[in-house]
Amino acid sequence: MLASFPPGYFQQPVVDLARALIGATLTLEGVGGMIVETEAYDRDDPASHTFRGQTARNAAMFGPAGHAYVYRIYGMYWCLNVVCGELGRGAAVLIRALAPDVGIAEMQVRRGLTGPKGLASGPGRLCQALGIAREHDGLDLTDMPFALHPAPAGLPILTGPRIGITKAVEQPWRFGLAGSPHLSRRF
DNA sequence: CCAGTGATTCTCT
DNA sequence: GAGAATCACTGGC
Repeated sequence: MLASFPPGYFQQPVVDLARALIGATLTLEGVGGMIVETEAYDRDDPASHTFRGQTARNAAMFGPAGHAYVYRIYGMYWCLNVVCGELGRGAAVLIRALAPDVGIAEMQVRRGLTGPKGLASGPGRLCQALGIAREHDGLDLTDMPFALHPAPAGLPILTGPRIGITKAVEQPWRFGLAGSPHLSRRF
């Protein structure tokens, strides 16, 4: 039996959770791998979708911690977040990349690739590889069809500024697994 | 580097 | 409500 998160684990500060999720294992219907890159988005954070309050799109970010916030971006891609903090906080961790482990063949089909590279190295790619879309918005990531298990202790973690944002660009709220070949970009 | 892509949100009437 | 701006990205030059 794999280890599980203790009760209330996801109700910690979002930057702490973003760091802690590096090395955690995420799967959807048995397809996935180890998370190697995350970013934190908090309520009082100009780069966060929740900065201007609750809307139809970001409602899941105000829901229970440990659940998914899935949104569409640029009209073509989905991005996955882990909701964090006490109920109504409006904070979440963007899952930016994972190291493909189980269901690699399935990921290759979904991504239209034949090689092992770039399968889930980026938030849009990751969702395409795992088959994550709108119907997963708000679902509990620690329960079927998802599974999420804690990282081993002592992993080397990289820290840096977040990617692709135009506000609060200086905040070092991006985290990565040092040495991983599956990061979306170098730190 | 830069265009594609369309939902969501903003900013006025 | 309507029109405009924005956008937590990706793939191809």
